Amino acid sequence: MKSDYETKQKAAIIDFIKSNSGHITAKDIVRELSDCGEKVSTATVYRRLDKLVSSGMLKKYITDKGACYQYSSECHGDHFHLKCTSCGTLFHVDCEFLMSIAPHIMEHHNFKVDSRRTVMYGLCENCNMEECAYE
Amino acid sequence: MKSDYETKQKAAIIDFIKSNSGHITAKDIVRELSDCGEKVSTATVYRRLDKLVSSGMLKKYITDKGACYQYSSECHGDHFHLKCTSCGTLFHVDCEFLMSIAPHIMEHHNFKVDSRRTVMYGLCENCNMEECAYE
DNA sequence: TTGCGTGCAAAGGTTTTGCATGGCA
DNA sequence: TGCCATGCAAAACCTTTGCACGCAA
Repeated sequence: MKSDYETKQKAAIIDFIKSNSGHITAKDIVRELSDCGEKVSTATVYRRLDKLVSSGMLKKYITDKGACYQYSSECHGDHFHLKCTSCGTLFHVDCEFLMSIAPHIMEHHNFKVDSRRTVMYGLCENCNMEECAYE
Repeated sequence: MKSDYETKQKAAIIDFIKSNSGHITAKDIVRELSDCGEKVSTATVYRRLDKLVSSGMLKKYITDKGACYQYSSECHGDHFHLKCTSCGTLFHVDCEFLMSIAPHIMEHHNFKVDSRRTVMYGLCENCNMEECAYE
């Protein structure tokens, strides 16, 4: 077992992730920490995220543009992601009804849904309204 | 409505995808068509794939390294798609319960799901059993 | 002192974009 | 002829990697 030194970069990254409930990208972390005066290099962020995912502290989600991470304690089971194909915003939906999807599919269709990879695409409220306005 | 010209590049791309049932990347298409003497530029491939996904003829799915595409002649009408991340099989699911997902999301989360672009990822029955066998 | 962690920069890969040209209708 | 499609190259992005140095234990 390799040792795991306590460095201020590591602490800063973990603190930031814990204090943010949503999905966080590597870029977010670098930018936000930079704004706070805690400069951490991109490489370090990626390397740290990798370790945190391996250790189980973080969950990694894949979207069409890059990876998102989330602190594990906030994941009360499965939740779904909605991504707007117009503005690119990723929504994190925690909803009882939607939580029942995976069990249903497992039971009725013999398929084990992996919520970390599943993203539903469509139009968010704002973009949908804008599109309707043009039609 | 914009017109959609019939070009040989378009035909070549569609033909190639139709003849391949599995995982196809943009790179695959460029390389294979190039080998067949049908040179098509990378930009053209990406632009065409985008249109085919929008029209519903193709399913786009995400892997850790880039996007893959799959032809789906059965993509007309509303039904959900399940993609096995292990064997690559695409399942078409026609199910009343799952059909109620989009309306639910629209009503409760103000998001208009585009079923043509949405694919759920996970493990199919066979691959799931195999994984369990190793654990 | 040991050896993991970090920063920097460069590399690697995928996807997008601008612009001039080609080709369908 | 009008307009979309294409090709080329550059750009934009995200992520990884090599290497020297910093720093925790």
